[in-house]
Amino acid sequence: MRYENDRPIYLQVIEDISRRLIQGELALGEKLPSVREMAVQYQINPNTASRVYKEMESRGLCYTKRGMGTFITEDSGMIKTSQSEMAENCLDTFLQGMQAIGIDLDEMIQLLRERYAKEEL
Amino acid sequence: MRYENDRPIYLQVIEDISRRLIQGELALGEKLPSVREMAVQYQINPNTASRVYKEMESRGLCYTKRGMGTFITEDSGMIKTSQSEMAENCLDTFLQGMQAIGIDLDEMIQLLRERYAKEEL
Amino acid sequence: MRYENDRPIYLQVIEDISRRLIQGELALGEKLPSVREMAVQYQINPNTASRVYKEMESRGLCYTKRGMGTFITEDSGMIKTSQSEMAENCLDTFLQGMQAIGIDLDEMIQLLRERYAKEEL
Amino acid sequence: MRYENDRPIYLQVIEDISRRLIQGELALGEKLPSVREMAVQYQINPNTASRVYKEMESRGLCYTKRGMGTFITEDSGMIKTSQSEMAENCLDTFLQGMQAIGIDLDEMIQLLRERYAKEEL
DNA sequence: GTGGTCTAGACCACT
DNA sequence: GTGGTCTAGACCACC
Repeated sequence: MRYENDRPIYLQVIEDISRRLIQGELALGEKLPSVREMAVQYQINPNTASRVYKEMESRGLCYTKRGMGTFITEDSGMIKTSQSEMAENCLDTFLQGMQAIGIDLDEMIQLLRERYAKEEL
Repeated sequence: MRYENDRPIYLQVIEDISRRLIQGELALGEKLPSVREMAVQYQINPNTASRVYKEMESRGLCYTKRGMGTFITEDSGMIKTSQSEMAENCLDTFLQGMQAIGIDLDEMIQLLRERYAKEEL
Repeated sequence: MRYENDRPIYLQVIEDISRRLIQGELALGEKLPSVREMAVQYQINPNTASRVYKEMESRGLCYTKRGMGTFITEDSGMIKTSQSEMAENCLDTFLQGMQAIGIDLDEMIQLLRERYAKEEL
Repeated sequence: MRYENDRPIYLQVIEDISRRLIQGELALGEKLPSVREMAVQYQINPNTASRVYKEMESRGLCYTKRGMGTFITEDSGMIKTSQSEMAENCLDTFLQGMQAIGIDLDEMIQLLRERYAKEEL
C-alpha cells in the first residue's frame, strides 16, 4: 500500500480497514492482526499500528480482549455511525473547498461524474 | 475572520483571498495589502502574512515588485490553472474518502445536494 | 562553514548540500540530518534549516517522511533537472553581465581560463 | 526596458548605461539626463534614479556639476577599472555557481559556446 | 525522535 | 514604506 504524503498514515490505514470491512473482506467480530503483524502487513511503524487500534477503538470500531487480541466490533450500528461521521467530514471539506474556489453545486456534480468515469477506466 | 484549528492559518488566508479574487472582489493586477497591513487585517503575525504571499507567489497567483508591494497576477490563465489544481485535489480526496466507506456516485450526489441545501439556509 | 554576507544563508547551505550530493558524498535516498541536527552542524537557526529542506523539497531534491525525517530523492532525474536549471541561471547571468561590459565570447573564455587556473593554486 | 526580478533595478540600470557607454552610444564627458528625466526614460522611481547616480558616482563613472547636471567621467581609466571590477564579480559568481554543481572548466566553456550561439540567433 | 506551524522581534536592501 | 532574511522560542501532530 502506498501512502499519501499530506495525510496521517494512521488515518489512511483506518480508511483501508474500513473499506475492507464494507466490502466484506472483513467480518463483524473478526480478529484483527496483532499490532506487530499489522506493522509488517502495512509496512508501518509499530507505534503507528498501535495508534490505529487506539483510534479505531475510541470510535467504537473495534475492541480489545485482554490476552486475546483486537476484534472488529459486533455492533453494526457503530460501524454505520462511524461511516456517517466520515461521510460528514468528507462532505464538509469538499463543499468548503469547492466553494472557496467558486464552484457551484451543478459544476461540482459534473466534475464528480467526469472524475468518477475516469477512475473507473 | 475566525480560523479553524485543524488547518494552517496561512492556507485559510490563501483560500479567503482566492475566494475574493474569484468573486471579483479583487481585480487582476491589483495591489494587495502590505505584509504588515495584512497582518493587522487578518489578525496574524507578519511572518505568517509573508508566508501567505510567498506561497501564493509560488502558485503563480501574485508577484512582487521590490520595495513596491505585492500584486495579483495579471495573467488570468494562472488563476484558472490554480483553481483547477485546487479542484482536482479536492475531488480526489473526496472521491477516495467516499469510496473508502462504500458510497457510490449516486449516493454522493444525493448527499451533496442535501448538504448543500442545508448550508444555504 | 563560513557564510558570505551578500547571499541568503539558506541558499548557501542548499548549494553546499547540492555540491556534496553531486560529488557523491551523499547518496540517493539517504537520510539527511534532522532539522535540529543540521542547525547545529551548519550553525544556523532551526527555522533556517527547516527552510533549507522546504526549498529543496520544492525543487524536488528531497522528500519528507512524516515523523521519520528528510531524505534525498531517489530519482536521479530530478537532481539532473535541478542541476540544469542552476546551470542555466548561472550562464544567463554571466553572459548578460559580460556582454553588458562589452566582452565577447573569446575574451570570456580566456578570462575564465585564467581565473580558473588562479583558483586552482 | 524590462527588469529582472531577482536583481536590484538600480544595478540593472547601471549595467544598461555601462553597456551604452561601451557601445559608443554615450561618450566620455557627455551629459546624462536629470534624475527626473531618467526616471521617466527608464520607468523607475525617482529615488531609484537618484541611487543610480549616487552609485555610479561612487564608482567614479560620473560626476556632478552643481546646477549643471551629471556627466560621464572624462577619465577613460576609471571606466576600464569599473569594467574590470564588474568582470571580476561576474567571473567569481559564475565560477562559484558552476563548481557548486560540479561542472568543470571544459564543460563550462562548451555550455558557454552553445548558449552564446543560441542567443545570437 | 521527526518536521510543521506560529509568534515575536530584529535587521537589511530596495523603491 | 516595501518585502526578505534570520534568530529565538513555543506548541503540535505524527511516527
